[in-house]
This record gives sequence, structure tokens and C-alpha cells, in this order.
Amino acid sequence: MPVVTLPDGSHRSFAESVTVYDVAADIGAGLAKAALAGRVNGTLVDTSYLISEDAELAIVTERDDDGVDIVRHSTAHLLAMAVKELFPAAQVTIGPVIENGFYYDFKFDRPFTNEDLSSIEKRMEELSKQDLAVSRSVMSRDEAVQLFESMGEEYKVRIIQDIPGEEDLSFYQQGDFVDLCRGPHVPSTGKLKAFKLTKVAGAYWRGDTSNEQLQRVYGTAWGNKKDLKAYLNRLEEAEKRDHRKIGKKLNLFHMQEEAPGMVFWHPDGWAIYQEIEQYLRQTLRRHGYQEIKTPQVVSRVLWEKSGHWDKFRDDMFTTESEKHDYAIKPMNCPCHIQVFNQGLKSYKDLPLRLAEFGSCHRNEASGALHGLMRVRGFTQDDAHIFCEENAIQEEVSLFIDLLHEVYADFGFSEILYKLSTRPEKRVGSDEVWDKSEAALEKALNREGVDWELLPGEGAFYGPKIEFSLKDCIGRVWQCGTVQVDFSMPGRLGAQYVADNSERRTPVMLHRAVLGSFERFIGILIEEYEGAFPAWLAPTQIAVMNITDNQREYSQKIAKKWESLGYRVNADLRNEKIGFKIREHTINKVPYLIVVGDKEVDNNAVAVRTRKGEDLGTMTLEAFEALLADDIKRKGRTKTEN
RNA sequence: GCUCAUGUAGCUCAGUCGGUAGAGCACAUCCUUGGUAAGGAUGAGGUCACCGGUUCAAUUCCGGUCAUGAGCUCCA
Repeated sequence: MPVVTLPDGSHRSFAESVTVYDVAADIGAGLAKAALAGRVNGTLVDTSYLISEDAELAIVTERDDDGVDIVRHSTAHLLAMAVKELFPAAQVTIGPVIENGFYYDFKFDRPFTNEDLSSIEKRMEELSKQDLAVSRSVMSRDEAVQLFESMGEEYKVRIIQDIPGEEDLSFYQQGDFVDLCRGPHVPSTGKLKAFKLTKVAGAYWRGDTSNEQLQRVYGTAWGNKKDLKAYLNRLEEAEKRDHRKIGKKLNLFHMQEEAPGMVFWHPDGWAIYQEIEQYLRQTLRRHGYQEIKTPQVVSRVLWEKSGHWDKFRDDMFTTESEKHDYAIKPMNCPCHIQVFNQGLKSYKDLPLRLAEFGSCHRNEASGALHGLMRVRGFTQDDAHIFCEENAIQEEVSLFIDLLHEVYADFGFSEILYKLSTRPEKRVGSDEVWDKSEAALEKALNREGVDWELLPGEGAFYGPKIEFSLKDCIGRVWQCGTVQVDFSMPGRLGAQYVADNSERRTPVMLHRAVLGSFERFIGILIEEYEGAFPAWLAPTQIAVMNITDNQREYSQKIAKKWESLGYRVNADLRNEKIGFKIREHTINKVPYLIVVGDKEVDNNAVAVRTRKGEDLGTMTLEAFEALLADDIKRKGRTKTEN
């Protein structure tokens, strides 16, 4: 006589054991049809799950995040079934749910082609239409191993053998296709009606490069066709924002095969870069940093002392001169310690904050390169803070304040915080780790932000906080970081004289706000879709004359604005005004100034924005005030044009 | 680094079942002086990524290299 309690608190009692489906049907035919699974006392189960005791039950449908995940998981099985039908020689391995979809890895003697993909998708659609029932069964391990061995599914056998414990294993069957799976799954393949296979790729068995490579098929799946369409739309939107495309279109930078992973900045891209660098330089000075510049090519001797030659060797570009090995610096910290080491420091000199727009090179794997986001040559907004151990928390707090200020100026309001703590392999005593982890934690809590703990993810030399930005279409980018380092100052002989005149090794904090200029500008391009706020826009004002009559006046005002420090393009070409407006609008120039006879007569300008807004005719002073205000706001409001 | 795909004019792309290529935009010249997202005409522009092989002949077929893209891996 089970009594089922529903999420709204209502109770239903049944004369005998009932399935989740029965309960859904008892509530309503519509719900029964929509039911994908159930949540019994918090655990997800199939709709066929038998409830024989009192329980709390929620019916899971496509409107439930869990429901969508079940759909994705079941769609992965549908994919595997279709592949096995079309390519019986393929072996199934694993098929998990991922963000927005799923994948399934197959062992197959050749890669799947795009044609294969379409035929697999077509077969999946047919199987969905057949609305095959999905049934669950349980087997002992021995039976399971035997079954998969007889089917020739070596990978499934290996998976079973690696599952710990002795409990029975569950299986799901639809038509002739059986797969080992914890479940739950949708009740029948007809529930799977909004999916699309997206790409094929190689992947390694168990994610290990030394293992054999498998063929991975990616797909996306949703509870209904509308959501699928919305998702595909979102992908298209993201593609439109691709910084590589926009960078080319707006002539910001280029890359070429003679310098893989390195950026050629064009005048307009460099204008943005410089604007950011100058802004940051001023901000750092205001926050008590001193800027320095250190060498790019440094002897192997230093890298051996710092430990990089050992741990980082393959990632460094090296060169040789007069029988000495040199490496192009992959990071700035060892050089910064050299600056610290010049002249004996007192505790009164601490905290010492040394900043550098440090140009670094890392020989990243060729397959890892990606536009501006992952390059081999980049510039960090790097700084190292040398301080006493008891100052860590204060310094981290000050840094977070700085970071908040900068991110707000770029218009980012959503920041994700992650604290990584001691890994197994590490240097430094537990006592020091305790202290510094606590310092970082306290600093985060003092800011009153939500943060995530990543145990064991810290660097070997100390714990760290990572700061990630969420852009306007929800993608997350890791940018800022602050890392405590107990190791390197000691290795490289950094010392200061404490108040009891004892020599001590300072603690060093590595920190960056933007991460790298290249990547950050890539993020900005995508965030703004190329329409940079006025303070960053490579061209802030386009002055367009209507006929040659206004040539002189146009040149005069352009010159005036240039002398005020604005970036102006005087477009005096013999083209129609509509043509010029179109071109500068496409180039995302924030302010378009139209000058005709009327404006010349009244010593005025007609102002239009790149969004197509007509701000009307105004005096030069009125426009200058408007522009100055916009520039001063930086990225803090997203509503300006 | 691994797997697969791709590489044709400045850009976006078409094309050649093996006989050295074409469009739109951009560019140049000329006409047009036009009030808020494309005025018109003419013209120039390519060792078809690079290196080798097969062939009478290779941009096309084959092999290799490099780069790019997606994914994997990596990411102090």
C-alpha cells in the first residue's frame, strides 16, 4: 500500500506496488506521455521502476534539466545502436553526456566520414520513429563478461572488469541492441526527437595518449525541437563573434604560417592593445606597483636554478650563442627575482610590487594553437609581489580589489572564482600551506563572493586563485590569477632583512589580471562582437563630408579632435554619403559625423551612431562633451552604442 | 604531439571526371558632387600552400612537408 508524495506535497496512495509510469498516468495522460524518468527519494530511476513502499516522487520530463540529460544519454545509446547496425565491425566503448549534448567513442578500423555521419543520423531518426521500448535488466558480472565476450565487445569487457564491487550490473536493451549502463533511460526511442550529430574526432581510450585512438562522434540533443533549434542558433551566433573572423574583417591583426602562434598586430588592433596597456599602466601605478622590463633571452644557467629547464624544457624556445644555451623566457618570475635581488632589501621595502608587460614565448603543441586565445608568443600583464608571510591575505585582498576595478572597466560583471589547494607533489611544509590556503580563503570571503574549491589543483609551489569571466553569450574564460609561491624566491636566493635583523626569504605572489593581452583582446572582440566601446575603438570618430564644399571644414574639425587625443578618420572621398555611412557602420566606428552645407553654416555637426541612431545636429562642444563622457565611462555601461 | 578535414585573386567562395582558372566584394582609372547602410563604366590582379612522384601534360591523381580548423592531449 505505497503512499507516494509528489513535489507539491500532495499524497496519492495505491493498493499495490506501482511503477513511476503508473503514477504519472494516474495524475494525467499528458504527464504519462511526457514522463521520461522519475526521481524517487532523490534518486533518478526509469519510468518502469517499481515503487512498493512509501516514497517521494517527482516525474521527470523534458522541462527538467535531469530530463534533458537523460534524453542526451539515451540519444548516445541510439547513436551506438545505429552505428552497430550500419557498421557491425565497430565496437562500442563509452557514451557520456556532456554540456549541450553527448558523444560516443567507437573502436573502428577507419575514421567515420561526414557521409557516415549523415547516414548514422538518418538511421537514428528511423529508430526513433519505430519507438522501440527501452528495457532494463540486471546481470551478474560473470554473465555480463560472457555476454560481451560473445558479442566481441572487448572494450565493454574491460569496462566491466574495472567497475569495483561485486554488485550486479544493469543493462538496457532497445530492439537487438544491448548496452551496459547505469541508466536511467527514456522509456522508448520515440522520446528522442530533437538531436543532431555535430562532428567526428579522434579520442584516446581512457583519455590517455599512449592508448589506441578511438573514433568519437559528437552530437547534441534536447527535449524538443525548439530547444535544439535555439541551440543551433546560439552556435551560429557564437561563430559570428569569432575573433579570428572579426579580426580579419576589421583589420586588427593577422597570423601567418612563417610564425605559427605569433601575432602580427595591424594599426587598428595595436591601437586597442595600446589603449589597454596605457590604461593598465596607470591603474597599476595607482595601486602601488612599479613597472620594470627584463630580458627576453636568458641563459640556461638561470632556468636551471629556477627549475624551468627541468620541468618546462620542451615548452621553451632555446637558442645558442658562443657555446652557451639560452632560452626565450616562458615567464617573467625568475627575472623579477633578479631585480629584487639587486641591493639588500629590508622588511620596510615590502611589499614590493614589480610589474612587467612581459613578452613571453612558449612552444605550445601545434594542435593547441587557436587564434589569439592560445598562442606561442604573448604578453602577460604580469607582476610579482614580494611580501612577508603575514601579508599574504592583505595583498591578495588588494589584488582582488584591483581586479574588480579593471574587469568592471571592461564591462564584465560576472566573475567566477576558484581556489586551488595543495597537490600531492608539492614543496613547503604543511604548516605554511595551511597558512596560505587560509589566507586565500579569507581574502575571498572578505570580498563576499561565491567561490569554488578545487582540492589538489594548486601548483606544486603554492595554492592559487583563478578568476574567470563570463562573456555575453555565457562562455567562460580564465583570465586572472593570483598564486602564492614559497619555492622560487628561495631557489633564486631572494632575501630581505627582517625587523630582528635576521635574513629571511620573502613570499612571492604571482598575479595577472588580464592573463595575456592577446587572449584578453580576443575575448573582448568576441564579447563586443567587434563594436568596441568608444574608449577602445581604433577609430572613434569618422568625419564625412557630403560634397567637396565641406572639405575644409571637415578637415579642420578632424584635426581639432585629433589634437584633443581622439582617433579620427576624415573620410573626404568622392563617394555618396550613404556609401560612407554604410562602410563606417560596418567597421563599427562609434560616432559618425556628417558634414553638409547646413553644418558648415552653423558651425555644427550631425551625429549618428554605428547603431543607426540619429543624435541630431549639435555644436562641436556638445559633441565633444558627449564623446568625453562616453570615453570616461569605459565599458561600465553596455547601453551606449 | 595525435586523428580527421581544409589550403584557388587582398577578402568570401565557385571550378577543373588531368590540357595552367572564374564570380561577388575590395583595388585602380574615368564619369558622377550625390543629406544618413552599396551611383555608373572600364581595367588590373592568381607558379591554384610548398616539395617530390606518376604522366606527352598536374592546380586537378599519389606521397611528403607546412599551416589552418574541429576534437583529443597538454596548459607553472
